[in-house]
Amino acid sequence: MVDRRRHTDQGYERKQQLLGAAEQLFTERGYGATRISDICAAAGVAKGLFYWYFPTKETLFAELVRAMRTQLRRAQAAAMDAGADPLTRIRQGSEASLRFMAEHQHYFALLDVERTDPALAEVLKEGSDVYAGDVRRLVLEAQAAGLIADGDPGFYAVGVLGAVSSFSNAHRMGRLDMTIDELAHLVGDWVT
Amino acid sequence: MVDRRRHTDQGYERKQQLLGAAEQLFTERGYGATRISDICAAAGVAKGLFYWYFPTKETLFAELVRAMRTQLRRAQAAAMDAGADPLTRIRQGSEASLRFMAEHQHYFALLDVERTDPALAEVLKEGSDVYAGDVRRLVLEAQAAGLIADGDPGFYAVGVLGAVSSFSNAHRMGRLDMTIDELAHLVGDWVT
DNA sequence: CGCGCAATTGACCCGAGGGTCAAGGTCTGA
DNA sequence: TCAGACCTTGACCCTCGGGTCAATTGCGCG
Repeated sequence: MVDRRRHTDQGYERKQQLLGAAEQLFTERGYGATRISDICAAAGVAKGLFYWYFPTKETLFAELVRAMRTQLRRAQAAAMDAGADPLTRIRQGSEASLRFMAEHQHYFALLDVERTDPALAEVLKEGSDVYAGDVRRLVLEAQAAGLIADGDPGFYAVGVLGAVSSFSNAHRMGRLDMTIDELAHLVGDWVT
Repeated sequence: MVDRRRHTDQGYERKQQLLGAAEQLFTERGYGATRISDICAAAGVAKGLFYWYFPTKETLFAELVRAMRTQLRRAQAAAMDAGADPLTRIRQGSEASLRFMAEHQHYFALLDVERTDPALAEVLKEGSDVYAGDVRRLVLEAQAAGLIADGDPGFYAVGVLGAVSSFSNAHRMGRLDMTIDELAHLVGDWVT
């Protein structure tokens, strides 16, 4: 059992290696079909070492998800300019999300498949809650500024996120015949 | 181990019960997460009985898939009028498929999720091969009648099937804001 | 050098769950 | 009624794979 362990630089490297191998295998075989021993073999280490870095397989998955989430939020934050009004920022964030999801197709396809796994549902839900909170705050701000009609801000948030994710999904499936730039702009319009 | 067993009416009933319970559980939890003991519990029988009717869990799944396939093909056949030209029949078949898939949303959502499971890939592939063969034959006929330009009929077939399945998918996900009838007609146009 | 901690190994443990089996019950037809 | 096939049970088996652990090796530093 781990429980807050300190790692040297070498240890940090190793951990990244394992995360990388896992991400690769997860995206090409799915979570359930990927064995911990496979991950270790791919990283060229013994199975026992896995548990030096991660308490369980689920934890590794959660860490993968959270890392990705942080990246996405960073990308969103970078895309929103602080001076703009909330509605504009929503648009900018949505466009950035779209682009990010397009760049990490394989990963998001994985999430799409594993959504139904009860063991993973919680981390995944936790994720959408985070985004919903972000958007909710912006909606609230926009309502205060009179840019959006009153009404449950959580509801608006769900609407925006739903639109973004389903557009991204459609694009990933090759169902939408346009570039990400065109799509991003279109989605920007749609949500505002 | 089974191996061609004869069933009485009662036995046939039991088998249907198991198939029904399995379909239900598969669609709500996924294939991997459904235990054979769950299926038996849902059908109210002992676990051992499962193996009187099915040699393996995979076999049950395959049987479910094949049964559904038969139904779909029946629906297609019923929709195509024998006298019409091949192009019309392709359209009629496509429309019927769309409707059928809409009626069995849960089931097709399941297939969508389990597509990646290596153990199930074969049955699923076998399925698409069957449909591809059907369409291919019609394309060939249409080419003979000069209704479609020359070119690999297999290629056309894949195109038609891809369109049908992706439209169905989009509809299932609530991504398309129209009734099945409108959609069916539209898809009919699209493929012809 | 040698202490101490991070890193690493591979053998081992153990529960879950797919699959087996011997035994017994029930129905049908000769 | 008896044979034989069908049906049903629950205890059992065995593999797979997640997770543990004692032992060993490297490494940085006083």
